[in-house]
Amino acid sequence: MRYERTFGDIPGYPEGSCFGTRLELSQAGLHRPMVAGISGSGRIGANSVVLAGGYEDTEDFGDEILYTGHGGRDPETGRQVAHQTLTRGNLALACNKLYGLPVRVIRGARQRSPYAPEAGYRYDGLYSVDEYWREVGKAGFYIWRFRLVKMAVSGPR
DNA sequence: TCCATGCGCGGCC
DNA sequence: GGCCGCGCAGTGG
Repeated sequence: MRYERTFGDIPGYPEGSCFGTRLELSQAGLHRPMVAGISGSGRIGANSVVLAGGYEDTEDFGDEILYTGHGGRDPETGRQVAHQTLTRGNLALACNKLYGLPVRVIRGARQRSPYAPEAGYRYDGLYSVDEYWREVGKAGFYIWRFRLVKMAVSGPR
């Protein structure tokens, strides 16, 4: 697995590719972490993100996504019980905006949106991180919010 | 070292 | 049958 090869499309898995579980996504190289929704680091940026309904503040408009950063959740209930900080995956997504890096978007069936697959997970192509900011989420705690915008498909390189 | 948008099972309505 | 809470498994950033 070459690190520098982890941004952008993955050969053999075009947009629209479907998967049953996070394990399959990981093995395909589209999104390696088995649990985390954001893959990447604050140093190099985020390779991929998963929309799977884990955060109530995430909004899905198809070609535009308001993605919620991670952190501040109660491990038991999944509810926001604390403020999020601009660290780890959140910092990685901020890095994508800074350097103009694309991020792979995968939608899971648990995401409540008309754009989510009926079952399993689906790779929905590359998005750019247009902007990000901090705001108060539904639970009353600060969350980091990222505006992801679908990138035009430029065809084979 | 810790954290992370799983997964399956059993109980309840 | 669907929803929800709980507990456990296990990999990668």
